[in-house]
Amino acid sequence: MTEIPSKYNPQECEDKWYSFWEEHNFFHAEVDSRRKPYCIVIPPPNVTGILHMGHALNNTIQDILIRFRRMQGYSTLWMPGTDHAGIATQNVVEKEIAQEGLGRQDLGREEFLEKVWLWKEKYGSTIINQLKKLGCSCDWERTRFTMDDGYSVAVSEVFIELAKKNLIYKANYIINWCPRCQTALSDEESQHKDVKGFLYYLRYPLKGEENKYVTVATTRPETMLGDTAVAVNPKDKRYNKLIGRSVILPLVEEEIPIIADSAIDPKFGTGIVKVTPAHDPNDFEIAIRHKLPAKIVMNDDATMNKNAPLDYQDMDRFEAREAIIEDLKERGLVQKIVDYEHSVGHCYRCHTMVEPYLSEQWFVDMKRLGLAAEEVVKKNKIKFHPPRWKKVYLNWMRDLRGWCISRQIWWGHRIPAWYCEDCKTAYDKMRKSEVIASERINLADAGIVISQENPKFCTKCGGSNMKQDEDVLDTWFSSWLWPFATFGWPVLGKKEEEELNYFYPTQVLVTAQEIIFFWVARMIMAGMYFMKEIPFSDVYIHGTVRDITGTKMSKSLGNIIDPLDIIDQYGCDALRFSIISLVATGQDVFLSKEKFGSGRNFANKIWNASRYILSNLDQGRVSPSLESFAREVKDLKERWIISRYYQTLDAATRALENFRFNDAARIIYEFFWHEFCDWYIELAKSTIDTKETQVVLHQILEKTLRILHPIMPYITEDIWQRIPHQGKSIMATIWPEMQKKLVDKKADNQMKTIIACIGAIRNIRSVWQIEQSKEINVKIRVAQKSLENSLAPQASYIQRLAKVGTIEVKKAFKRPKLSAVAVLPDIEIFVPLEGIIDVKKEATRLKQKIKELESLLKNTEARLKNKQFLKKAPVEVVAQTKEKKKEYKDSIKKLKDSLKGF
RNA sequence: GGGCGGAUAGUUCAGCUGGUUAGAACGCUUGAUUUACAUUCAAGAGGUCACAGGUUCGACUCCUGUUCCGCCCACCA
Repeated sequence: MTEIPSKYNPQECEDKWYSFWEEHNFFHAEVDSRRKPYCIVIPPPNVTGILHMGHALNNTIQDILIRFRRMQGYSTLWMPGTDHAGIATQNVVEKEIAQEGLGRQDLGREEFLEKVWLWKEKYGSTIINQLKKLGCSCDWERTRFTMDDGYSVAVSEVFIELAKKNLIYKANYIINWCPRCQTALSDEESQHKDVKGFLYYLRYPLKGEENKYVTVATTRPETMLGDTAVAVNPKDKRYNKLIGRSVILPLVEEEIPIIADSAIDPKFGTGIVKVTPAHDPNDFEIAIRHKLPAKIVMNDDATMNKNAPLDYQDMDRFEAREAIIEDLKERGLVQKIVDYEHSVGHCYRCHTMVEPYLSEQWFVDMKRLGLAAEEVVKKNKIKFHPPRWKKVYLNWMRDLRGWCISRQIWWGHRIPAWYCEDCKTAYDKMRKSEVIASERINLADAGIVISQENPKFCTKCGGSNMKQDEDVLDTWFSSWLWPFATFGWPVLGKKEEEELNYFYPTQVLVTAQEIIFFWVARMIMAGMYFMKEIPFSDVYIHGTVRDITGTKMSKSLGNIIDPLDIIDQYGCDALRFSIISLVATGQDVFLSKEKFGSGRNFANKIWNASRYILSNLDQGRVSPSLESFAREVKDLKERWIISRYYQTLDAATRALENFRFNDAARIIYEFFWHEFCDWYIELAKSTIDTKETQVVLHQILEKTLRILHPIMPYITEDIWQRIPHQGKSIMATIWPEMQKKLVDKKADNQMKTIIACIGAIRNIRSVWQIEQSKEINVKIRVAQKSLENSLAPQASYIQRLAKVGTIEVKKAFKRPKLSAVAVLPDIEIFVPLEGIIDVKKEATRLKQKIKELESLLKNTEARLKNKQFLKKAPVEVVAQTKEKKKEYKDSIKKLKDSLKGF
């Protein structure tokens, strides 16, 4: 046996075992009709991703589930991959070329995309390699990317299919526009934040009357340049007579009507609203109802455009706001400005304030797609863990609006729509001259053809001037297909079809709450529509990783803890164990570096216990199976640890099955450290050479390593490989099976008593400050002969662990003089301490104990006197209470007897 | 405006369907150690379970309300 170092060194074994697993292909899953499938699809990290604690938590959970189920015998597939992350990736590459003073327009679409692909080739697998560092047992040979050739086919097929069914449509509508990214965003990508601003009260001169005005209130005065009406509530008596008249829009000096619309809240502001159809979703709706024109007054970059008066053209929207207010003030048209805090959308990628902007975009009809997705969750075909997310999900489903899927960027799936330039130009011209009547665009009239390939000819005019839509699709429009597109759908060979049938629906989706709407809900929609089946049966939502002050970890705040740093310093298993211990179901996780110490200490404990066992193990004497051997085990400590092991196995298995990861971690930790190490190994030292102890030490260690393996894969493999074992790797062993017959309640109780005795003696030692090295003698008086019979043979346990010299266990003997006393149910422990013990002090100590017990006794007695309690409480609770009462009484009596002896 | 989560030891948190004297980790105090492990071992101190009501024989646990923190959703300008 080579010397094993006394400290566990993660660096030495992590890479080694990871390569070993990969070489042996242990992560690979195949269709196996004899076994049940278990499949998880990874939430694909962005190709631009760098491993952060959120990933660490998310993927540790998945790996635990996967390793656990794999050992349970399922054909287990963890499908990995990355997401092309349209805006994020484009931003990264744009930043890179900006260093050479270039913009993407300088390069042109094709050249720019080449750069992005190059970037992806170079850095795109960073995150994958980092997941490997985490120990993730994904089936890497299946790794997919949302812009793979095959995957892209799925995306455009889906677009075409949905468009055919009118579930995708083109519309001229108010969308969230990011002036920095210069693209439309979906509602989910616009994040509301409270912003301190002002409410401006502006006067619009009434037409035909000198010095008469209507006053409107607005938070965004710059949009007034695009006003095409002023509106009041028809029921608002103050303004009834204004309806039908008009005002002169200041600065623009155009006449606009005063209209009545019931959407106006008379209580807000002045009760009069300026209507800006092109820059406000509410106003747009009003415009449709009243057939008002829409006037866009801003460019893509949120500077004022040529529709604005010359003075403001090319000014930024905020600059324009200042200038307009100044100009209105000069004309005496600002009544007042008051402080006002309101919620404004911001781009989720760059945090720029989003501009509501009228533009032509593609939309998915979520309302119709949502019906089936709502149903399956309502009926619990898909279960959320914890269940409260079900409500959140259903709530969101209830008021779905169109999902804007076109993005004005280059990196992504090009929209499979082709425009006849002639028809489209004519159509646009016609629409522009119209007032707004509806938002949807008739594709045929506009000369738009939806098709995978260039259709070459316009179906309307027959012209050949066809051009593909410049836009790409929202990234989530590809990720929502992840659970089935990763299997090759829709182009399925025989093998792919078999695999998809076998592994779909998948079992669990593990993700964070932020992504429920973006991704989870949409995957359910896509699954129900295209596969006619739920994509997964369980959704486990874990908390958000925050720093110790509760702030979300983010690079810009500089409060991140880098998982790779933690792996370096503490080891991967320590990271995994610690983070999983902190994850109470669905609760946010507050992290600080110090918290990883517990995992490191545990790993080291495992290491040293194993080291001790290994150095004492006579490998020729171990038995290959605990089950057969265990029936003949005689000694209490062995019967006890075997019993405890199976109870631990049972509890840990159930915890993992119910997604209670922190419980699983705690249960195994508790068992290994505080039962196996603190008690069993300590006791086993006295019989280390017996076959019984040899087998049990080896077997319990081996079996505990197995149930710990999903949480701490490396150290368990490393040790397992060193002890006698069967098979190639611990990850390929089977999950131990529960042996109810080996749960030995009698042994549990006996050990409990012994542990209590040892605790009491140690306590006396401590109270009287008796050095560890000094042996003491102990007399134990028990209440029944049977207790004497069961306890006496185990006296050596007490001698050993409480450092006791002579020990006497008897039903009857004379109380020794000048003893420290401890009283347990049916047991009195006397430690004669002549010369050490201070009688007065011991008396005080005992009196204190008596007082505590008396107060407990009083409570139990009161309860037992209560007739309602006796009548209504379950019998066993009453019996228990009676038992308690007897116990307290007995203990008090014994303590009082002892006091008399002083 | 709507919804959700949290408030338990000095700190960070467990405590699942109500039932013995409310647990852990870290920190603290005291002590130990040639004999697997100081990333250790033993003992100990430390809690009006946010507050106020209610239901119940019995409430940290269930209900109602209040306060404080945090989060999500929302087109009232």
